[in-house]
Amino acid sequence: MTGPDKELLRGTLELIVLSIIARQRSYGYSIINTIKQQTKGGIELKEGSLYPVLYRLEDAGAIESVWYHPEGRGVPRKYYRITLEGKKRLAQLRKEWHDYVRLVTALIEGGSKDG
Amino acid sequence: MTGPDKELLRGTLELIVLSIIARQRSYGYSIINTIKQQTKGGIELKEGSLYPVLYRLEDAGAIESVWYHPEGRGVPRKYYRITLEGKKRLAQLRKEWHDYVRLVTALIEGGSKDG
DNA sequence: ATTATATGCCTAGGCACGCTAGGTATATAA
DNA sequence: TTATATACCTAGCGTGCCTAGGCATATAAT
Repeated sequence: MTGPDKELLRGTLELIVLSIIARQRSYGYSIINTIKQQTKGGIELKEGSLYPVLYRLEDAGAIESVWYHPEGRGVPRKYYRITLEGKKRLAQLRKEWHDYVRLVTALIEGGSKDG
Repeated sequence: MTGPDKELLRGTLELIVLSIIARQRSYGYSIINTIKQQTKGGIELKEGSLYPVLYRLEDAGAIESVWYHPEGRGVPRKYYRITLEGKKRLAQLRKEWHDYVRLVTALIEGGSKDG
């Protein structure tokens, strides 16, 4: 991705992807573009980052996939949708994210007493 | 650390440590306890995580160290203080953090359209 | 015809960084 | 002399995002 420190993405990518799929079932290529558009280019996810995340989420039972073969001709897409288990996981990840943001934001505030 | 997903700490640890030192010059063992206390146990940083961060920050010129040898007897401490360069870096990291929080928080909001 | 670009999925290997699990040394309390 | 607290250091591990490719289909440009 571009923009913020690459390390920041760690630990939040699963949350982001699960959120996108929770809103509407989608497929890899589209998820990347959705994230890019909704962050106005702030997060440009790479395929090499996304697909492993999708496989981890599917292995964990958080999402399910179905192949879509367009009528006549076209490139097949692998659609993912969130499961009940995934919704629980999403709620948990959202909570962890908000808790962590609160912790860090509080920690890094405050003026210097000396240099 | 304990509490949130370990991966969340990545990319924020440098920011956290620099913030602590910016408020008041400090040393490794104390920084760990400060973070633990100020987050009420939410973040329990390990020595194996902190010391490499301190060396990276010092190599980058963001902090400076001086050994403190207590009078008579006692365990010597290595005190760190932030440099001018470090203050600039801290401002930049704070901005990146707030920007990223805004991006992610906006991305993960919104109800589901389907399952 | 051939090249380029967009769509769409997949994967091996690299690298960064927090953690594990040790080590050393001083000081105090049991 | 054993345990705990203080205080610093480090080799190696695991994880996960990225690099840099590969494959295939479809359309537009040269």
